[in-house]
Amino acid sequence: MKNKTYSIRELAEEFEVTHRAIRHYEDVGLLSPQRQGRTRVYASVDRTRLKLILRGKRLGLSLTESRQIIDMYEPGKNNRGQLVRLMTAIQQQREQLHRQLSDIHRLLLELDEAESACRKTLDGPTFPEQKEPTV
Amino acid sequence: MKNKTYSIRELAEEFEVTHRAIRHYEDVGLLSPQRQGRTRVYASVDRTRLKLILRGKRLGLSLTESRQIIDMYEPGKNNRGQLVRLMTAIQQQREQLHRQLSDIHRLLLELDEAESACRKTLDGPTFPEQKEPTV
DNA sequence: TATCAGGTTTACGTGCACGTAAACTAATGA
DNA sequence: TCATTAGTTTACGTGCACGTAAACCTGATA
Repeated sequence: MKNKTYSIRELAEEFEVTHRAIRHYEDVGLLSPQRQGRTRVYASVDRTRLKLILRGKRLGLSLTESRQIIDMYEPGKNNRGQLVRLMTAIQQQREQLHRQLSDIHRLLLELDEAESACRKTLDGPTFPEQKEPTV
Repeated sequence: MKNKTYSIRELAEEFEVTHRAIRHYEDVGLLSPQRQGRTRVYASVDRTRLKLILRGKRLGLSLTESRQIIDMYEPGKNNRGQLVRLMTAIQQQREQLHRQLSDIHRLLLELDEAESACRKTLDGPTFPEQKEPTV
């Protein structure tokens, strides 16, 4: 059943964010849950959007940038001009992600080097106090 | 010659940041260029650090986080305890980067879908007005 | 000699993403 | 009935990463 709903507390706990943050995302128009009286009721679509927002944050995106990406997933009744701009935006986003990919790969390589430098120092330049067999 | 030096203006232009930003990185202790009188003179080591800072920014790191990573590259006279903690930090950083990697791969896939949805709409549900050969 | 261009310090201002009270409401159970 | 447990609104506060004056210095050039 995709009809499950969530309280703000549930989402906050599941994704380890504060209720304040979730309400803030609503303030800036990134979420718009249903209401039962005044109480917010989040559907699975809201949960998905929240997940996308948080993934954006992990990638260093601002909320505005995240919104742009999320909006990409819901073309719908856009006209031709909008769709063309959307595809441009998609391409730009792709390029930025590729830059991030190469940044990450470089950083991972550097971490390897940093770690082996550490090991070298830890094993000591003292003298090669050989390999007690690990058994 | 690695002995080339740079003015703040040169670095700012090369990396497309403001002089204000560069001075800010100095304020928080991420850069410490030499001086000729009061004028800052950046050596290639400073330029490298700046490059690392900006890469960190592209990956969504705070300046504090970037500093931690940059410090990883200069063990030097650390004692055993520090080195062990450093290796832990390296490992954590690695794990975070791997999370980013999978986030990015997922996002790229979704962009593919979003784009083909666009194309589908643009080519129109009208009728397949076929392929004028691209020549 | 005057006036730039390029650099400097000092310090207050700003946008973003929330944090943190404070005071209120509505349903629930002892 | 009264307190407890979620949830709510309103609104000011905060940390970060700079932006933006304003006022100053200094060497080179017209």
